[in-house]
Amino acid sequence: MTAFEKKVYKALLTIPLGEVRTYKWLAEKAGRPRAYRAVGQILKKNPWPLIVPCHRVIESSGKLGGYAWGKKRKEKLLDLERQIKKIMV
DNA sequence: CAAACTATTCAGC
DNA sequence: GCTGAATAGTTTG
Repeated sequence: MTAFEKKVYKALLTIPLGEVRTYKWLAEKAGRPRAYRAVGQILKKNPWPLIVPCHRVIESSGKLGGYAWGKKRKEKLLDLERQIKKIMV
């Protein structure tokens, strides 16, 4: 577990429910604005696939990006969170 | 320690 | 919109 990882996970956990952030955003929060790729790799190898909302991270282009379990799962999770948010309101 | 890998991003056309 | 190049950290040998 490296400091960068910690920062990335923390930043990830700060993302509001039903919201999505870009890899660059995470990299910036992690203190390495140009390490967006490293962030993605960490998320891929992250020890907690579900504990950390790694599915809330997308590309800066607005695309889903990638997901260790498959982009489909990611889409579903995001939609699910959207519904949860609705219920919360 | 060095090389390879990567769920990306930016600039140019 | 797509292609090519660049970046930065983790992981593996």
